[in-house]
Amino acid sequence: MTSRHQHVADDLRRLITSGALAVGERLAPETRLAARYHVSTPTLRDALELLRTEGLIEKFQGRGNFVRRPPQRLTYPGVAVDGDDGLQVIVSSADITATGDLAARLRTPPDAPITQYVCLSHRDDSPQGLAHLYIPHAVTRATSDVRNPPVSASPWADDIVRSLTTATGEPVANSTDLVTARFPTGAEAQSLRIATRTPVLSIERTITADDGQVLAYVLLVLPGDRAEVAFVTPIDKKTDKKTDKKAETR
Amino acid sequence: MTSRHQHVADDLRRLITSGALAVGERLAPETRLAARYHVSTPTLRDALELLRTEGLIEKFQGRGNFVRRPPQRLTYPGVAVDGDDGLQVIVSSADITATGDLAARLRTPPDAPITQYVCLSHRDDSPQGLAHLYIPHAVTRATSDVRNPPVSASPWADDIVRSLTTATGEPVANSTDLVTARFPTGAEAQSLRIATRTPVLSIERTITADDGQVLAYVLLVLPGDRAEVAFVTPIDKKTDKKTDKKAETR
DNA sequence: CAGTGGTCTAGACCACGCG
DNA sequence: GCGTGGTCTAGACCACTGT
Repeated sequence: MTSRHQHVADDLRRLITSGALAVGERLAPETRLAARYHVSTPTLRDALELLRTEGLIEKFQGRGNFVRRPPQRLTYPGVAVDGDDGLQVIVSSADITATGDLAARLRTPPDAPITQYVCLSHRDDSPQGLAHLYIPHAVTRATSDVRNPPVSASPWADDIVRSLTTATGEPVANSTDLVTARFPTGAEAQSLRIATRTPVLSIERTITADDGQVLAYVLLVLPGDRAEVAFVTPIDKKTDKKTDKKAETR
Repeated sequence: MTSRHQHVADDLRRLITSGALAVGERLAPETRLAARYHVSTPTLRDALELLRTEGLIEKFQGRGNFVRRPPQRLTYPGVAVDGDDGLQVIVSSADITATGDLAARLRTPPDAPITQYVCLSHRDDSPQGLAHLYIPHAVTRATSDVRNPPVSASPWADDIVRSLTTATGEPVANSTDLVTARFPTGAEAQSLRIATRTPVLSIERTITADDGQVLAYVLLVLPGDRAEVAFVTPIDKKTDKKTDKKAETR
């Protein structure tokens, strides 16, 4: 039942997790590994592919296979949080116009001007999360200093969002997170330095005002092997009234 | 740049999504498909593997490759909800003893007796979610009718949990969801009828009482291609006080 | 039984990284 | 240029399915 590439992968996994192969170390070339395990190169590559989706190794064309830093799983609170727990965040911003999907999510007319912030957070040179934050100018204009991106310390770009809370005429009312598991796009995989076949957690956060206006839309992508998100829901104790919301097909 | 198996996959994907290949229809044998596209069988299988992780086809050894029902994406509210929107749920229960992990999560002594409920929800013969619900006898004993599994209509087994809300001496205080993206275990993949390499959304819900006692622990696994979860967070308007919780390494 | 997918082989050729 | 991984080939053999 256990296939040969499984067997090879098991042995290599043991070597890596036991520390016999140090972090950052290069594995032997695939041809030599194939010879060592008496399998063909495609079979050996199947084994490495397994380890790669597990986040144990990293491949570089022309250089070799390298043992990866064991994933440090970070727990992100679902609610706003002060950053600064060793996370470095790189923020860049640009003014673009909303098209198609984006306009729909921000509930703006097509081609409405919006500001885009891209936040890539690192921990020890290892990318931890990629966030795209979109704020319509109609919202931004109302405030003063949001346009100059503050250096965000949170992967959610919370600080930027929080400034909306305080500065905008329409106060922030609530925030809806749509959570899915999927594969990363090519660009996401590249930014996060993960395999195209490593699952990611995708969180689409829509922040709305009291009057239903969409203040911001955040797409946060977290590598599945390195992140988890915690949502805490206090339960109303006199909660015999059932919520009337139902699962909806989309 | 685009590899041959990519090209083949693109064409087959077009045929499937355009409806030229009907749902449930069997594809031509792999050898014939390989001949049609002038590629070798391994290459063709790479293409099919892609479509499989995308949830477009389903493979059965000895029978063939079949076009899958297009994934109906369901949005599950993160909070309790009445079931019944076409979801059939199969519930089974058993009395087991907590071991290792489980005992830790339920904060019970090892080998404490607990009741396990397994809920598999379907929609039109297509599995939509798999939940494992664990309730310590220490909690169950306090109530009367929880032990006989009510037929749950929610993939979260909410009805069972809700009965705790009303019947237990210690009222339900809050519920913490830990959300990750990962690959399914072999058993999960089999129950949900998905490929081992299809990402799933894993939600670990811990329900605690006011005094910190763990009332229930739920592990909900949802196929990434068919489910998403919505969490709504109302934002306190006078929220200049930052929450003091920080992201924690685990 | 015949037909199907599951796995593997022993090469080949190309593209990339680095000296 | 050389060594590396990336992709592909044209088969082979086995395990499983349904008749």
